[in-house]
Amino acid sequence: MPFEGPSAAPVSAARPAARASAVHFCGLCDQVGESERRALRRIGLRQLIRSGDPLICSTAGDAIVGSLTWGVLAVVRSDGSGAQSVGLVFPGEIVGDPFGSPANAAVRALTDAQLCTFPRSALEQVSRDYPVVQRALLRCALHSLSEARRWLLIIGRQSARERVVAFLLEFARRQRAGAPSGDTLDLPLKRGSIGDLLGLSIETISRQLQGLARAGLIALPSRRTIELVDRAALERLVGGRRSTIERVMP
Amino acid sequence: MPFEGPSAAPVSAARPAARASAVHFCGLCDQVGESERRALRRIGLRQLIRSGDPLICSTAGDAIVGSLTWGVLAVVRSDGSGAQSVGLVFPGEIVGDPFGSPANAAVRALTDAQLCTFPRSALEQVSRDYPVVQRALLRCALHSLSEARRWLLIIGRQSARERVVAFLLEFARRQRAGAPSGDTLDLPLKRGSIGDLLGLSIETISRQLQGLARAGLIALPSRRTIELVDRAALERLVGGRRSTIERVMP
DNA sequence: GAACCGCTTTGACGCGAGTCAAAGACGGTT
DNA sequence: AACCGTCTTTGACTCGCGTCAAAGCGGTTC
Repeated sequence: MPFEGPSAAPVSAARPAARASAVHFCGLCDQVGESERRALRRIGLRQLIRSGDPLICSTAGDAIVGSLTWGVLAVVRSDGSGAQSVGLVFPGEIVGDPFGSPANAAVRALTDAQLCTFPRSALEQVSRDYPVVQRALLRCALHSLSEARRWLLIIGRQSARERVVAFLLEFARRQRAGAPSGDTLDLPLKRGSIGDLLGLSIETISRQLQGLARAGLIALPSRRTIELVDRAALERLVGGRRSTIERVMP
Repeated sequence: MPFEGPSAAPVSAARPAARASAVHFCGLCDQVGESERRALRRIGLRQLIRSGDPLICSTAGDAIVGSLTWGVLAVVRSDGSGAQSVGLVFPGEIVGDPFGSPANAAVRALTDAQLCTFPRSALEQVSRDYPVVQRALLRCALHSLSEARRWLLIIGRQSARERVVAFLLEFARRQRAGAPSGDTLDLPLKRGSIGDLLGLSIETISRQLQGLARAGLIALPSRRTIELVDRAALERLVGGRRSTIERVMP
């Protein structure tokens, strides 16, 4: 379902904040030079998708790669018994498979979102002409890999409480990315989606959040906003288990 | 602790099998042309490490990237309270960070292993001269990302039984990679390491394996060998939840 | 305003997996 | 052989989280 147009009012308003978070070291257009950017712009297509919509990851048999400009996406991997999110995508990051191999890309928008999409084959050509682009792609992939492994650690061994706290801190870290101290999170996820991401049930998420609120560590002013009241205490909760910031491949 | 030499007898014996599995689409030397291979060979260094040893991921301040020739490695991510494996590395795959950024690479050899290591800076130069090399690196990263997400799905929602079965099938799939039907696994992992990988306790791993054996789905002829007796039944156990083979980025 | 709908919260209950502890198995050494 | 240390197996118990069920919000529609 196509969006009304690039200049739709409500989304335009959110743009400045997203631009700020494009500082992220992992944007495609942000880590290449001017000439590469021009080449990318020639083949790129700005695309807007509505919250909840799936991202169409191939057009006319050609897979696409998208660089998220603003908004938040979820990468979901579905199996017979439902779907589970395996990661989030924040502005400056990338979705899609540059190789277009068996790519059942399942990406869902959690908020209204905008991304620059590139046809796989055209991008491949550009990255052949401009090695810097391929380099940027590699950086992105490694970044995503690192994030995926972060989640593995969190989901693998932690208790429900620790997972929820880790999620909150992680979300704050990734969402802010430029803004100084975002202690007020505007969660685009509903409880069920958080559960998907953390491998927990809806009820457990709710209970944990309420518990944290009762303990005075967070505040829940509305359904979709969470304030990190006592960040130090939150970090201490997962702190014993702080993982070494590591970026390995594979 | 350095290895005796490249021609040590016990490890040489294992080489042919590993060569076979180098069919893997993700080896560095196996998906580039002859001239690139020569360039890589000039800067590469063959390295042998003993089972249990950590891989030194930087030499003289320069991080390294390694392409595994044979053996099995584990990528471990350690935090305050111990360490957890976040992935395995099979022949044809790659370890280390080509960008050498805050790379606390923690890699441990599960078996005696051999890899070609490349100094980060030299590899970077080569990949600048030969785009194909960078392309291969990108492929590797995406492959690893896909594997990491596989684990996320398995660890996120599955029961202990399902995780163990998934691990066995996964291991068979990745280890064999060329060999026709490896229904007899020679596990280089002890129970504890499997637990690390799956986010389960030693005892649970043991109980599940015994349970599967009692059900006649597998056989445990020795401590480190597992026979997949009824593969169909095993696949049915995780089959309801077969994930779509997907390769997304990020 | 009242009536609906989806989401969230809260409670009660049962099961699965972690933990502690002890007893086997296996491999290596002398 | 008999010893030892390491790894594995088995048992008993506890507790966290999933599940089922019902009630409480918001938000939207008429």
